[in-house]
Amino acid sequence: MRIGELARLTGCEVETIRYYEREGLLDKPQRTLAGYRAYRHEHVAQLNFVRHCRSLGMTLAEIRLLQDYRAHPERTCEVVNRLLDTQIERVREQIAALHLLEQQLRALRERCHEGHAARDCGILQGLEQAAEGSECPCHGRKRATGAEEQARG
Amino acid sequence: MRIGELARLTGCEVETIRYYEREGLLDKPQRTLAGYRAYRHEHVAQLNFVRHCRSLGMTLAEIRLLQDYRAHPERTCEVVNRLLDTQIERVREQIAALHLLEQQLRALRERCHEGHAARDCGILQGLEQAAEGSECPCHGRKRATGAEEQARG
DNA sequence: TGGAAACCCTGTAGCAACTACAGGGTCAAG
DNA sequence: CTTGACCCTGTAGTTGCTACAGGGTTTCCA
Repeated sequence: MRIGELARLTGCEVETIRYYEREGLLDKPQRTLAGYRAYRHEHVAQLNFVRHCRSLGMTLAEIRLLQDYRAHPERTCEVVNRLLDTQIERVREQIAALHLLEQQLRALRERCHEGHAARDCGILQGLEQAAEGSECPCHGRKRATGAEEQARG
Repeated sequence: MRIGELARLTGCEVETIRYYEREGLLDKPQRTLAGYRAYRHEHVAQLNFVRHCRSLGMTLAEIRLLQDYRAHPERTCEVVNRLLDTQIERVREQIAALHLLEQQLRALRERCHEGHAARDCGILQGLEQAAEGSECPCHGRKRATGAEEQARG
């Protein structure tokens, strides 16, 4: 099958498939005489593996590592377990940071309800006070929440 | 004050300050004879404002927009309110996606407890089954959860 | 048979929000 | 007078894609 069909089968964009190949996440397929990539069934499974891992929030480097373990089944899977633990911890931290963030945003939103002049807007005032006062620890020194790291990629 | 002190006062890296200036988020300061940036108290407040907004997950474009409203207090703050609403909605969606993700990761982690050979690792098996089976909707077609979008920038 | 649409190729540049140099100049202390 | 800490500009890297530009190929329909 050609790249377009692989894309349709996996729900992955053509450009992304070529990107994964460049990054060594997808084996290089054979080529037709015209230079087209010719994929086989294994490629579908391999690409699905990558997409599944990505949907679990893993980085491409981590996925490469997992593929390494698929290729060497005699090694212990210690590292795989660590990877999952790290991943779960990461997600937990993100959730906690986002909960905090939501509270802050809601508190800020509470300060303005109807459309009026920006000079009287409680939200803008709130943002300015937070910036000027030193009693706002949310963005100072070494980041406290880490909220800014994931709150938008 | 010079850029290093501003960095210390705001907990923001020197390179980031210069980056914000280039991006138009921080007013260009005067220069000393040697060409060094000379900041004043207003710059501290301005930079804190930016950092605070960033810690609330806003993009640089959104912060520029807010600064625009600070500069034009006669406008209505309708847009500011919309921005906050969007932001809150964004955070809520991210939290939901991450909860789902955590469940999936925990289920996967359950499949392997002690270090043994990778060939017998329930986690790797789980990942492969998910990739091969068509009954796994988490990464197929048009993305269902959107988890991959924020689960690591 | 011809021509248009749909597909494929490589290579490069863009996105966001920084971060990290390289290769210089300046300044204060000892 | 030299060492080290600081500052400058400019450019390239990061992550995981996405979007061209500027070509070639294949397929379908008339």
